[in-house]
Amino acid sequence: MRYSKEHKQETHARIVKKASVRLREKGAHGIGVADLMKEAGLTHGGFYAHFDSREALVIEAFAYAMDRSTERWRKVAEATPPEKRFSTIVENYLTTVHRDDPGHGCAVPALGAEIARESLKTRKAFSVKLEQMVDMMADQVPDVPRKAARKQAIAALTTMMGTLVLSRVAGNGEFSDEILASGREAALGRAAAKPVAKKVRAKAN
Amino acid sequence: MRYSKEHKQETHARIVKKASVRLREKGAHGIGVADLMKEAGLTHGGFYAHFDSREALVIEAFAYAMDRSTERWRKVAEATPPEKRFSTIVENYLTTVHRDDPGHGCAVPALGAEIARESLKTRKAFSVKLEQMVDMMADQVPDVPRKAARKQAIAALTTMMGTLVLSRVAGNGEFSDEILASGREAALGRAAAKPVAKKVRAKAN
DNA sequence: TGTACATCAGTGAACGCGCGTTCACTGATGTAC
DNA sequence: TGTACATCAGTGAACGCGCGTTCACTGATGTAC
Repeated sequence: MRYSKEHKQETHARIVKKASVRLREKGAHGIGVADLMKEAGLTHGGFYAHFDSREALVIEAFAYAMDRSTERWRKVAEATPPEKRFSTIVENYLTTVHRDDPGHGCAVPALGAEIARESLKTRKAFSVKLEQMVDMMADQVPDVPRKAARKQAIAALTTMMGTLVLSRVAGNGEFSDEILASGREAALGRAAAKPVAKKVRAKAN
Repeated sequence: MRYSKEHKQETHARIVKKASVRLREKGAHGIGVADLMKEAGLTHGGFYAHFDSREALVIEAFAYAMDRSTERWRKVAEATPPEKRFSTIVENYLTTVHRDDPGHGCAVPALGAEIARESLKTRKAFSVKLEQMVDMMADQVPDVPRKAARKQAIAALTTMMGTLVLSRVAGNGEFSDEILASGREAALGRAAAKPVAKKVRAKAN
């Protein structure tokens, strides 16, 4: 072989990583194979030594982004007292920094709507990663049956991603900030919408 | 002139109307000029007699879809007792019918994320229509200062559109239904998250 | 009222371009002897 | 240990295709006389 044993895997991983940033920035169809390879310091011809098709890269890049997000938030949660975990994630998610940097942010608001129109295979892959993210969020809802925790996790995620989408559309002016603030309040309030949670909600405000 | 005075406007309106359906179904870049013209029973060559560019049609088609949605919900609200208006809209929005027919549904979940990546001109046009929709929703929140009503309207819209996006990604199985139910509950609960609203919430459940 | 002309919405061929994908080739390195 | 060969990640030209846009033309109708 031309390179050491691990070389190909490393290159493959680098392509996926760089692509995951650019695809979140530009959309699932917003950047071509040639440019994605250039991001990784390669030429387009080598692409098919790593991926069966462009779609295969989109799936891998999306999964990579989702894994990183889920993992990162799980770590944030671990470093936070249990009753504050949910709200800490929400507050970290709904920031102007996240709004203004889709490339390094959550893949759901960036790519979700487009993925909904892709092949069953792509949607299935998205669905699996989305469910893992829901599970991770549900783990941060304390003292509630699993089913109710999942409901809260899903509700928060829909509000969080929807808020990011709308605030991005609105740019970065007053309306955009109003959206961000409204979404934050709603997602935090929801975390408190259970019997014992009056205290949590008070803290969040 | 070849045709009666109104003929061109009628054709123009027909192109916009048909395009608004197909663009919501296929995405802002998911269908070409030729196919969009074919939808209206025309050939692609005539396109530039009606629009400066493809982007101009996307803007018009999007605005049309938003106007129709906002108008429709305003009518639904008018036909409903004041305290039930907000929840009625939410319940009409978060249905499997809406999830499974993006072409005739709300343009925000269908096109929002893509629009966020378009030119300033396109985003501005979206932003104006989005704000009109927020205003219409805020009008359905009774007995609350305007600013708070807007917050509730925005929060509900982010949850509603986010829920639709995620449920569409998840297909139409169990997970998708769970998302729909969770989002509905959250958006309805939020309408009740004000001093007097315990009764409304109880009705919603 | 009838005829010649002007208008312009719509047609269809053509354009330049960028895309995803293919393929013959390269050349640095691991392996066999 | 040194040499000949095989491997295969990566290169860059080329492909077929569909796209947005342009343009010369058509022909039904309104208008001028």
